[in-house]
Amino acid sequence: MSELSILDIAKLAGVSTATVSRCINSPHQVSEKTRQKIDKVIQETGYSPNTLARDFRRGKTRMIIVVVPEIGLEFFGQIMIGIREEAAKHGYGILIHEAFGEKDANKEFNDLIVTRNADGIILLACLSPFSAEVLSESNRKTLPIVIGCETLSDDLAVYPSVHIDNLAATRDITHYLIEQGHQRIGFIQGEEGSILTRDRELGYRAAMEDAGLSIIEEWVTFGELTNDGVAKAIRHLLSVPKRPTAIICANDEMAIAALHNLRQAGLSVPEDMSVVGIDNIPSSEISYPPLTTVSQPKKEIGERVFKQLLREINKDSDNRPKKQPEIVKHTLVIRDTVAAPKS
Amino acid sequence: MSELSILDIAKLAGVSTATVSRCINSPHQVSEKTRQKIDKVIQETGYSPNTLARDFRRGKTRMIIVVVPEIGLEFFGQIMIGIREEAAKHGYGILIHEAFGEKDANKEFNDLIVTRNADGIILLACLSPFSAEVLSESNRKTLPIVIGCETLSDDLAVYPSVHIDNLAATRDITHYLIEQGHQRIGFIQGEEGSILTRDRELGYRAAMEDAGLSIIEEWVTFGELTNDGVAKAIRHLLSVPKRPTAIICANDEMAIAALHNLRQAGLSVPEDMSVVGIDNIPSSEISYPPLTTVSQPKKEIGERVFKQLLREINKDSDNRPKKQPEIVKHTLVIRDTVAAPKS
DNA sequence: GCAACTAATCGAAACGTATTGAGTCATGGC
DNA sequence: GCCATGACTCAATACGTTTCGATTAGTTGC
Repeated sequence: MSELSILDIAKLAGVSTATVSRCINSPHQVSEKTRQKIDKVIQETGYSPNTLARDFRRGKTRMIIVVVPEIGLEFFGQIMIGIREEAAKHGYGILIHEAFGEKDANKEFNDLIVTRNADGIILLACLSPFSAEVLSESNRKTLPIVIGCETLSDDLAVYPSVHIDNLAATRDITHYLIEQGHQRIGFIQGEEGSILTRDRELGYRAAMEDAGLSIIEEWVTFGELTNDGVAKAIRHLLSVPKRPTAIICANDEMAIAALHNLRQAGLSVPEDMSVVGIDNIPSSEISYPPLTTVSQPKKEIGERVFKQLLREINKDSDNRPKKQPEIVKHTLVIRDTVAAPKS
Repeated sequence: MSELSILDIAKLAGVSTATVSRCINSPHQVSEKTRQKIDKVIQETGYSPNTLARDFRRGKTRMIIVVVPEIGLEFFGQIMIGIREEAAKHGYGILIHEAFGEKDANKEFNDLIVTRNADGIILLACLSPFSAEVLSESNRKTLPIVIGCETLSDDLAVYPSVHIDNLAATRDITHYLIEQGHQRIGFIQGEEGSILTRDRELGYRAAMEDAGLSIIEEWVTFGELTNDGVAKAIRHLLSVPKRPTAIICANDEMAIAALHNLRQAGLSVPEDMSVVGIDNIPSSEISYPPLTTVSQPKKEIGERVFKQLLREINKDSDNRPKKQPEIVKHTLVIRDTVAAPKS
């Protein structure tokens, strides 16, 4: 039952392969009569073109790949909404690749395979070794790439990107805490090493400095996206001599885990401790208490990032000027996890 | 700067394309000397084989596609862990496809493209029109398919699958509630139409019947995976004449949303209302209160489902006997959302 | 030193499609 | 009746690999 080819169809219909091909791809170029004949054969045989061969011949796949750190994170699910909508509008298919940190054994293998099968790549996880590979790889090739949500280090800022102003976002929410009367504010970092993480820390420090508050270095600590990681961070923050009265988490997932761990420690939020996150994922709305956070326009980011990619794909590849990152607006969303500190 | 081909490398190294090809794919077959020569050229030119051409020639991609209903759902993130690990072990790459309900506009387009570029497919979302298409399509083609987490209707049960015994799982947790003294138990369904949903409802009904308890039909209602959907369901359940004292949610996401909505309504869990979920996603551990639920061995499911797929891929395609679904063990995990009903 | 083998390499063919330049046919204008 | 036109169609080719059968070089055994 071997797969049948366009040649089989051509023979059955008594025409050449060229005609069959045109009948499929630009039907208006073939006469009514032969088109019916061919369509009938296709119908009967259940033929469908071999995508591998077609893509090979065409040199493009009409597929894009979006690289996320990990499936199962709400935040990226929200970004996908925008990407998906926009991609559908332009007839592009989406495939998602989980980068998943260091743990990806045969990275080199994956890299090449994945890379080439797509017309373009959206990177939502620049830190992973996979992404690093993609980025360096693409210096030689000409594979359209756009970065979403994150910033790259300056030397790699050749790629278009769209994200919020992470520094300002964190500055704003830190400022909000200060406004509420907090002076000792802790900070739980996200993944070590990314610019995003650096910017968010910078925003925190900037706001503190603006307010003339000094930071005890033990207040800033690293978390992880697991409950255990956050638990450790919370334990640490609760143990330092001048314990903070508020904690900023670099993202909502960690903030929600923080809420849990503070409860475990017998503290009430916001009475005994204020907590804020960043991102405004759906869960932050239904956490206990509902989380005060800063919102990223996630769907909009998705849309814009795809539009950028499309621009890259359609551009003649000669001159690719260094792009300014596209900055979208963040907004503070105030819910129930912040109160004035007990005096 | 056109991409260079294997022929260019061959010329530069002064050998034939065949030798270059072997040098890349089975280096041990080529002599030390020429291998070094070729490697050097490859190094210098930065050549890497055109995947499109390679896959086309080989007729396989060493890629599998896993279809999930939607990115951003923790449950599937957990399943992926197992799949990923097992796939890496066998040198397979993974691409993820979001099926995403009815909203996928140009479905037909996606179908064919996606389908053919993979050596096999893992379906974790049988309900979507995409999946339906894949399934029917594959009757003609020979594309290995394995189903995870869900069951198919009997007539489609030609495909191997691995999942828990959903009926038993729900029966068990319902039984647990009854043991705690509940007699009026509500049930919030998952997505309408899947066998999984049917089985879970059946389990609920079976346990009630076993205990000699009758069900008021208003106790069973449909939810959605959004907070709004659950809010509506909760509102409904709170308004029925003989209000339930416990609520079973068809999955943890809905259960966690239920916790929030009950709080909103001024009810305490578990004092005023008991709540349970199914799946045991990570968030259920840190919800407030921590959720009583039944655990699926998610990583194990992922591993097994990939192993099954591999078996299908390597099988000679003639005789594909109807497979018994592979059933994995569920376990009750008791946390803090269940208490005896107030009398 | 010759036959017999093995290891390494080569040239050529194949995979299934899209496309191009050339050709066929019918039509209509003169 | 002939030529030009345009609409269709065809045969052949290219895409970049991998692989097969054949050839050559190198080694061993006698």
